[in-house]
Amino acid sequence: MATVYDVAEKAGVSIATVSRVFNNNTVSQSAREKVTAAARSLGYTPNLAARSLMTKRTDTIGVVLPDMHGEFFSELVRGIDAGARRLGLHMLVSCSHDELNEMAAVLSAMQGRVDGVIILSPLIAIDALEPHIPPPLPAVIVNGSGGRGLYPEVNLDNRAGARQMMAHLLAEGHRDICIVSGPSDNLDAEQRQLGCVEAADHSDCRLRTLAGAFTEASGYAAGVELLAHNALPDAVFALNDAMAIGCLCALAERGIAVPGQIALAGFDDIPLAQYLRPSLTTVHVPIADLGSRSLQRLLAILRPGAGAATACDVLVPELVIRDSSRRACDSALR
Amino acid sequence: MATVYDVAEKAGVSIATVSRVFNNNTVSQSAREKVTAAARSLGYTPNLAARSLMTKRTDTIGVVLPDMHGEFFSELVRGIDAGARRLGLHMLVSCSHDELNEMAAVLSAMQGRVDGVIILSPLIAIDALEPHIPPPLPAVIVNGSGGRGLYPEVNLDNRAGARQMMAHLLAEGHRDICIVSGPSDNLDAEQRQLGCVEAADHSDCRLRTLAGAFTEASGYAAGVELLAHNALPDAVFALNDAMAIGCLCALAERGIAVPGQIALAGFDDIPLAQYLRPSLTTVHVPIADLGSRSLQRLLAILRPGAGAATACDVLVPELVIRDSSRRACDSALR
DNA sequence: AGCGGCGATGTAAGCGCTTACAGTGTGCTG
DNA sequence: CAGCACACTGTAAGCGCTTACATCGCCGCT
Repeated sequence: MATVYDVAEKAGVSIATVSRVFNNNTVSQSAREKVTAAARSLGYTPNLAARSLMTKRTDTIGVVLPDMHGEFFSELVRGIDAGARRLGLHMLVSCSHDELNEMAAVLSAMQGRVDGVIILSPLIAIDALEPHIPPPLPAVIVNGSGGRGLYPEVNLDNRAGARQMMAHLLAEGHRDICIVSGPSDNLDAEQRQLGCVEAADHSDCRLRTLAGAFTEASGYAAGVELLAHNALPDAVFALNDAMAIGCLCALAERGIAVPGQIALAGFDDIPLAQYLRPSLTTVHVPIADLGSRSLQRLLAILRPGAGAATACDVLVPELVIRDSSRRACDSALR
Repeated sequence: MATVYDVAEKAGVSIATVSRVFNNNTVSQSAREKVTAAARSLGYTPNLAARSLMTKRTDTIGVVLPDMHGEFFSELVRGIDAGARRLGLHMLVSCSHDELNEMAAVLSAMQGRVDGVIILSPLIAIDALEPHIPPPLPAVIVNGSGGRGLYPEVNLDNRAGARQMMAHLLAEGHRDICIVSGPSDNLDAEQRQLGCVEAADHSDCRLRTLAGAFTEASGYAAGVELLAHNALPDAVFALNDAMAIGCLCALAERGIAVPGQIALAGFDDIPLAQYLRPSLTTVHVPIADLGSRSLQRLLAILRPGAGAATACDVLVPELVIRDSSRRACDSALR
């Protein structure tokens, strides 16, 4: 590989001038041309390790995910990548860390490779994670409210979303509602459930809960269990779309009409929610926004003053009413 | 940040010894203990830029994707990440490059940041991309057969998969089959379509084609168009699952029974294919395997002799027959 | 006792780059 | 015409690390 020395020699200038050309510093037009020509002909690319060594920057941000299953994470990564590339930043991704120790190991391995990290933790134990973030590493936590406030957070108001959905189901006249919960150690799941309970407490509605794990399979299992009892609820609110799909499958297999006999709702609004039959009523989570917003927050730390930090970093999800929750008479009209 | 000098001083040894401790070289037990103790108390972490500068390695591999939509890409990334972490490698991801120039820019920016790249190109013009890969950068191309053989490839036998599906549909007695194609510049789509045509040519079946774009929306549109004509085909083979889902949605809306009146099949076997009603007959693509296999190939270049290079790098997909393609009488039994 | 061999350690030379600082030449001003 | 500001360029000092090479005991051998 060619170095600054090779380019300098070929261009008949000093290495400092070569460096300045590649860092947009003050260089005469003629020198700039000579250098760029020499660089091109030698196929020169600055060595980034050497540059990092001097500048203490890597122009790379880390993204630590608990998992990569489903559309949620890829959408988030997409949101971050889009913003990062616009800013000339690279993205170091690591996924599949359901365990605290693994996450800590990844974070420490990222130290020195990235200028900062975006951590998506679905763990309730976010305050247990914070001490494992290497202190010099700027970090933003996504969806981890409940931390000790050591790091900026970008959160989704899961509770509000769940309350909205409950309000909708109640407005449709449902009084016996069954929710399919998420994994017990998942913060999103906990908040969503909390929202449901709050909404139910303010009404005359009966609320049951079936255990789920945010997977299609667990939703299916919940659907099967539901049918094992003789009294069907009026509505099922699965706390994510994947489970709603699994549940819908179980109901359809047994010939239960949705929304005719039972209403169904999900949470997340994954892209294909609208392509299910019946189309799925759900809560829209602006996932890519979550990603780009967290990038903004991180940048506010990395380049202070570069851009105004966003004032608000709680995103409120939005109810999306589709067919799966419409009252029987409504859907009969279609 | 603490450096080798700080640690060396605190431990009462030379910097070489400190370095050796962190590189598992021959060091006496006592020195090792002193160094690790000093390092811990100073919170020392080796500076990776400096290390890279010496070793010429980054222990990072690049992953260049054309997009990040849907479950396909995330699954691929998952496969790569799992393997990479086991090997102590990091993963630099870049996505959303539908354009050749953008892809070239990303590749050149990755030079020096990664030891090698895995490129997923759905572009037919893979041979146009090859010249844009910086020569010193080891690369493996996934799903890009048709290159000039400059780089190792890991491919999926899309044609064989499509032929299998066609054989299945023909065996079910369908003689009027409509395929929903993929984007015109997509290699997977082209190969799948080719497989269909081949299979049709060897039979007495009539093959029609509707244009699609690998999205749910385009599948929906194709379904609508299908219904606009008065003669429905016996079966619809959407060249990916997303379109099959969109199509199923359109058919269900118009009250067309699947598989009663029309059989439906997809391609990819995305996780929720089995949770649709009716469950979707499709072609299983071992996506994560595609990822881990390509990582193996890349490693065979990076660490020659470390592991036997895989002999075969064409993965053959597998037919998965579910309800959406069963003959009416079969499905009535369920 | 003397010596080769060996394992552990230290010394020092860079890896390729950025940048402080000094130097050079130009065009002005007084 | 001296002097000074200014724009540009070169010199050289590191950034923090790895590693070739030299060094130094120490063991067991003749």
